[in-house]
Amino acid sequence: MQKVRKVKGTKDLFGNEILNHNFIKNQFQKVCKSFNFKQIATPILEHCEVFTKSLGLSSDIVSKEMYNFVDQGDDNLVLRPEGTAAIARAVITNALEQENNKLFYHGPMFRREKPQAGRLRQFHQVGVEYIGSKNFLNDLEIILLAEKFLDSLGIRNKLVLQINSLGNSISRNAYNLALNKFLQKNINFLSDTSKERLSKNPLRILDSKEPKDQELIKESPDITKHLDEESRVFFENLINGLEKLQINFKINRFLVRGLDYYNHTAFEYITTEEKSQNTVLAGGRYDGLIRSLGGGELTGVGWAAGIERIVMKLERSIKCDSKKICFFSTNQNLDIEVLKIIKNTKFKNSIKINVINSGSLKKKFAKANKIGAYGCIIIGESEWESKKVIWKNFTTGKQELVNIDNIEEFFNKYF
RNA sequence: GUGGUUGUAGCUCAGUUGGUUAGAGCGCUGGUUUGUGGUACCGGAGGCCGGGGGUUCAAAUCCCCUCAGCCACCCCA
Repeated sequence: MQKVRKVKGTKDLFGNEILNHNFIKNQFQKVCKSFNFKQIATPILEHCEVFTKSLGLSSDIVSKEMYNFVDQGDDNLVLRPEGTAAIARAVITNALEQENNKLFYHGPMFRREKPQAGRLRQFHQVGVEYIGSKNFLNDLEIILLAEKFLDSLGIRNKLVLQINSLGNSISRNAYNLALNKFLQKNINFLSDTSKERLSKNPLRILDSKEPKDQELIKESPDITKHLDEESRVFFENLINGLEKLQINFKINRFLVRGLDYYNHTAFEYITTEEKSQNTVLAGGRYDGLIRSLGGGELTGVGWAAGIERIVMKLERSIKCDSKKICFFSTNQNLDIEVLKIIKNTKFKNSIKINVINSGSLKKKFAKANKIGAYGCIIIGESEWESKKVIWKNFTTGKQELVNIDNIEEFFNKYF
């Protein structure tokens, strides 16, 4: 019979991999809570418009990567491709708009792309959103949070922070015009793909990797020189703040985010090595987002990080400090007594109990050894008569007898 | 969506210019006499050679198609 297959670009998580995922999520939660961010979990299913109205129809995510379908009730639904727009929707839905809201989330996202290293169709993100008043200190705070988070994973030194400003909508439009004019004039020097992009989203030509484009881009107008007064001051404040906090960063005027809702701050933590999917954590400011979804005049700034991409950077040494103890008997008749002991004993968290119930005695020992047991409790027929069990330490190879009434006490003392 | 590359045992891989019954290491499993693991020795199971078609007396090997994985582009976390 033909075996069932897994969906392309999805992954079953188990073993070390899921431990890594949990480790990352735990560190993330700890840091977020220490910054007084509150957790939010939104549904994986959303109405299609949540994303079409916010990300922009020309964005790749909306135009070709969303998993959407019409359900039995004729609702046009999608598996969420990203977190920010969904959080913004939740803020509107639940009338969380009045206060300064500091939120964090984690969960799966879905994009129908061709899978490759660091890219899956179902991938997992952790992210934060600081929604409320417009203040560069908020931008600073979430970057500081990112710093602490990446540091807690021991990967901060493998990443560089790149930052840019897209300005407010006025200066963004002004820059778009200037860039458009420049590119139109030099259209013959552009690559074919960029020629197409020119009409849709010229900003994105800036981070094109085509050598042909890059030559031209070097000569292109500088976005940071087209910022109006408000945008310029905002960016300068942020940059000064980073310097005062001694956070290492690099201004990259070609850094643009692919989604429409971004303005002002844009930043990315990228890996130093020359790999393809090198963005580990990315974010920015999105002042028009909530309004575009029918909410109030609320500004926001946030970031998201890909768990799978963090895992690739992790030094992988999650040590398991709990000890495995195997329980078995010398004789089948005593197997139920093994379970009785376990029922009547309260074990510490640092102990992992593992019952072995098949094979010859020799096989039981071998099995315990194979799973890396620290030691074994053995119910032996003759010892059992005097209400005692055998404790064998596998690292020393030594054995001793323990009275069954004292097992709990024994473990408490031993571990 | 475009391109490159790889599919042989549970895992990592050999497999000659096409030629008997497709191999190794690791893992799994049984044994080396009584109630004791790690090391050693001797056995065993396990393969539609990714799938389909073609060439040939003969295909894991050559050709075509297809599927899957990995990688890169586009784009992104």
